[in-house]
Amino acid sequence: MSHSESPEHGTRERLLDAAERLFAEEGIRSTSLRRIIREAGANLAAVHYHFGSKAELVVEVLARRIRPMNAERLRRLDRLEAEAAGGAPRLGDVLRALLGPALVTMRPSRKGPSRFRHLMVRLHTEGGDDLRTLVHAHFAETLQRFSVVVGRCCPHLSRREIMERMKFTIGAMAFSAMDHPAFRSFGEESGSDTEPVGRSDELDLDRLVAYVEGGFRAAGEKGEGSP
Amino acid sequence: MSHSESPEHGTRERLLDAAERLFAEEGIRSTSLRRIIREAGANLAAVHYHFGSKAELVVEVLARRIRPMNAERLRRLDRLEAEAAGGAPRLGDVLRALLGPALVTMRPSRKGPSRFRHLMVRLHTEGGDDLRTLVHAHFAETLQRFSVVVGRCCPHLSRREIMERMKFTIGAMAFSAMDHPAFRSFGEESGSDTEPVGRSDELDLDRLVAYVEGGFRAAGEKGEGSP
DNA sequence: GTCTATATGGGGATAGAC
DNA sequence: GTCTATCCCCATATAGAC
Repeated sequence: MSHSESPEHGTRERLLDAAERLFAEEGIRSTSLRRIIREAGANLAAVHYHFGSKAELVVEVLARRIRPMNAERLRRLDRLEAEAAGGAPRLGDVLRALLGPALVTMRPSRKGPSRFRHLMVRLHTEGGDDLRTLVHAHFAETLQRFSVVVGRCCPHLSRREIMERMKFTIGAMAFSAMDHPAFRSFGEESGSDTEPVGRSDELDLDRLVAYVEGGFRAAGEKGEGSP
Repeated sequence: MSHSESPEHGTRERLLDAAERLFAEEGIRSTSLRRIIREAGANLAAVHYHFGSKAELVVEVLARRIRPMNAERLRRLDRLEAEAAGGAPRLGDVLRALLGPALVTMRPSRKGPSRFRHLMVRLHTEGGDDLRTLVHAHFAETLQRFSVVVGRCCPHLSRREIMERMKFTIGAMAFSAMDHPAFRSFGEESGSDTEPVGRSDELDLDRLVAYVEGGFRAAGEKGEGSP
């Protein structure tokens, strides 16, 4: 094992890595190509050689993470539906299939601190029009397929309510990946609560799923809630 | 009544209005002062005369909305605590006090389409360092006071879990204000579901509170959930 | 208070050598 | 595939007239 897993990235890969990090930290439109190439140790012309323009670089940065993430989500959903054999899978399992791959994708890498987390949140806000439609194209199929299955798990909710609570759920997920200072300031203060700081992804996912599953189980507009 | 309620804003007000709209639509760092003054019908030098710099303009744009919003939140929380007289208020009421003023603040204005909605989401992501601390300063007190009361409503959750679910809740709230195309695409398709499109804020709030209350009531790490 | 004019620097993109 | 050099536009900020 002389090289761990392609330790010497090509210029193209280094550009994508640097762009991803800077887009997340500084915002997409605010990050200049010059800053990216400086970080990647590359030349300005290399960006246009490899990607054609800044806009296409953005598209590649996003697709590189989102494509495998959504593929994994749908793969897990397929498996759940196959196991349920006609019936409805368990709501918690469906939500884990939706949220698990996202948390893994947004997880800080082993060496660098974080990478894709803030960018996920930006995706839903930044970008005047073009980027919004790009994101839409990436997520529409996944979202609709999950909505159908979640709807079968939640017969107490109308289709409109399902879609709305899916939106709430994505919001909770997106913010779960953030470490906003306001949420840390007094949560962990003295040394009284000695919890292991580096908790595993599975536990993070468990707590997020518990919350959003509670949200879906709550009563809808018509009548009763948790079965 | 020759003038309805200051129909002819001063330059300062027009600059704030234009900046707020453009910051929300295009992002803060991506919006140039030139774009703002063009929208406001003002001059470039006017920005520096009234605010000193772009950074201070940003601060004013945010404070103008956030200050009264958080004041209203705390006023309602005070009232709930006074009515509870020592005991814990009802969880749903506390959450309505937290989320109601935010939905009202983010509501589209009567003439313009939307205004402050996307900006609220951006607040939690955009801004390298300085803006984050500014936002922290605005929200820290409100968040901590609500966390304490919510904690009394949810004895089944640890302080850490309360803070984490507050974060989920803010995320759900932030995304509730967004109309991401992916979430509309098939929710309202044909003319079958004839719901009144312009639903009132109270109903929006009801549905959001139902979801997040369900999230808080779900079981925590130790044991039981909904009482 | 509001304007014009300008100083100074950074932005994306491209041509063309190697 | 990667570099240097360059075109042209836009950014914030300020000076100083009115």
